[in-house]
Amino acid sequence: MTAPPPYKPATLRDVAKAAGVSLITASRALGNPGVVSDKTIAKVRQAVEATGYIPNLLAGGLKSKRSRTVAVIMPALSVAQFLPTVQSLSSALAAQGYQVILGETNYDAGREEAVLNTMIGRQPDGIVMIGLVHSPRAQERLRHCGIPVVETWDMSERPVDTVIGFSHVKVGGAVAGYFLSRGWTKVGIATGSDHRASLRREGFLATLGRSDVPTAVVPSPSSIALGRRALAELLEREPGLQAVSCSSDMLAHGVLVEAQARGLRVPGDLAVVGFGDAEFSAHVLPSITSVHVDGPEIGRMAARLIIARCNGEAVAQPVVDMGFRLIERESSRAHAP
Amino acid sequence: MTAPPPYKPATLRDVAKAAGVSLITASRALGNPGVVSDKTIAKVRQAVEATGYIPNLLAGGLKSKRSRTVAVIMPALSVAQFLPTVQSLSSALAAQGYQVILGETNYDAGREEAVLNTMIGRQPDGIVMIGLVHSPRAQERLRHCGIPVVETWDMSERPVDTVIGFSHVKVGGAVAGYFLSRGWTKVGIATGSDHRASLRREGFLATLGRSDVPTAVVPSPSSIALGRRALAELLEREPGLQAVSCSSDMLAHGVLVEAQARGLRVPGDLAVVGFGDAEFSAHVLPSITSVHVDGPEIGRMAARLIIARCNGEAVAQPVVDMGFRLIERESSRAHAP
DNA sequence: CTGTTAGCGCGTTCAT
DNA sequence: ATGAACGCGCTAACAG
Repeated sequence: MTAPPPYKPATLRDVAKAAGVSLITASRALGNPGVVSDKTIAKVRQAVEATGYIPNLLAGGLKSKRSRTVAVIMPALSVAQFLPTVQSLSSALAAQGYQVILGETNYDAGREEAVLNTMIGRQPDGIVMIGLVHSPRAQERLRHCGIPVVETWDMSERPVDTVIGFSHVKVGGAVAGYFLSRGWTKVGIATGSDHRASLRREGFLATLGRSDVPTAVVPSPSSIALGRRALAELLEREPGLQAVSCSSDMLAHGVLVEAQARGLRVPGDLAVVGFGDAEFSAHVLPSITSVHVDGPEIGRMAARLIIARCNGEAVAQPVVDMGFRLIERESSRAHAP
Repeated sequence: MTAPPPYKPATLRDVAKAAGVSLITASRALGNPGVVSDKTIAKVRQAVEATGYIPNLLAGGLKSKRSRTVAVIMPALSVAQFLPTVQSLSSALAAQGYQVILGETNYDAGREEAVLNTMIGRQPDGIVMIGLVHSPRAQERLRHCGIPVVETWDMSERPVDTVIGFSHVKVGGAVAGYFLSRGWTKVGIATGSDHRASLRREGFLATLGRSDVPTAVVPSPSSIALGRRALAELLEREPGLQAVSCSSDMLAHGVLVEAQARGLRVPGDLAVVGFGDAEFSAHVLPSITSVHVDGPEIGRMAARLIIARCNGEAVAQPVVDMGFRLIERESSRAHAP
């Protein structure tokens, strides 16, 4: 590693000097070419090349009050569940010259508040939450500071600003309805400990009309190993288990593996349903019945919304329910097609 | 969605006024409390609470030349491979008040250059590349602008600044050596199309001393579905296939699934080796032999290095070879323990 | 179309 | 220990 060279990066002033125009003309030539003559633009462009100028976006943002930056706050990068949303969001934003600043809460409300405060200090043009804002103080502060906020992957009657998601309670209800329609009664739940997973569990129990369902709770984020452990636990409590509802496809995959290790056939002996419709779910053996949510579309909508807001356009709906759909696959199909 | 309120966020000036001190005293009370009396600090703290002040990090950065921001540029968020690195990096940085700005290249050298330019404009205190910087122009520019750069997950004799990684050629060689030691001759390769995977393939072929190895190339990023397809291709070309080297565990998992679907036993009929030691690899059936790389440690080292540089400390080694190790699991073990 | 004048919010000089 | 002035690099607002 070499010591940082005493190199002074070119500023707009240098470009203007090189092009023989004033500072502001150079600024306009780059940022608002419509109001500058083509000759001037050419001169400035050339000066940019010659000087190796790279605009200081911080300085521009300070004056213009637009940082061209969007904060994305998620529980953890490792939750594959949310990656498609962040990815499509990031792509859609990058295409418009916006960058994503990442924040992780690790499922901790205290960290959430701290992260939000730092983020606000960076003057993002928008904040996208994966999940809802939990802390009331943070909600208040966000509402107060006027930054567009999009909460996602959940549903709320009273979002901080905007919410694009779906009801986890309804998801749980849908899975329970599916179980009921199949006549499975000896059922179990393998679930992560996070808030949204708990909501799905509540919905599941409510629709089932029971509260005595064996439940294996594992720490979030989930994994195959945790799924294996969860099934082991459930079988101990209910050896005659017919079906398991899992809070993620990762967990479901683990349940599948554990079932196979124990010589249980899926779906013959045990039906398994996951959540999230992971990339692998359609391709493992047996393929995993899951609840599909359009993650990329959530990201795209969030990007559109924030960019629209930055351009001063009014945006219609504060609450968008994306819905979900249960995709039946082999892991819960009594008779293969 | 409500219209943005005409709310004017509190600035340091407001805090100073509320505390009855000068602007700069307020600034020092918050950023350099050692030189301010305790009474003043208390007053200022209280004023911060009262006004709901959140420091504008953009303005601070403009003056101090430290944005407390690190750019992370990766091929794509969806490559699970790199997530542990980004996650540990992000955590280590956040603990010191730094945030990550995300950039994705989508395995495209042109995008890489564009992303780097935008990033430089945001004045990050450091740039972490997942992979090497490919474009020579970008290399030149990075060297020139004096920002600490850490390239990762690869090896280079002449890094832009610093590199923390390992040799992909050696990884390929190690896998080939393992194959040779087992006496497998009818071997195949299932590989992604990206640069690093190609390097591993080259190392594999070099050690094997052959160039006629059946290879199924699939687009990056890889997936289970692509792994299934790859095995199908390989079996068509070489029905007597004994072993497959895969460029990722995801691909290896797909190969496993396809083998199972075809009634091939692994490892009985076919040995499978992956790369990356994914979270699931130890837990699926059969567990997957893989090459382990310490991703989190790469992230931590990168964070340490950049923070040290920001504090003006000299950093010793420009090239760190983290190495790797082959972890033998069931998918390639002739006799289970 | 182009230029001049003012700051954006803060931290770094200097001074006291 | 505290304060006044200045400027970071850039752009919005007004002139010409």
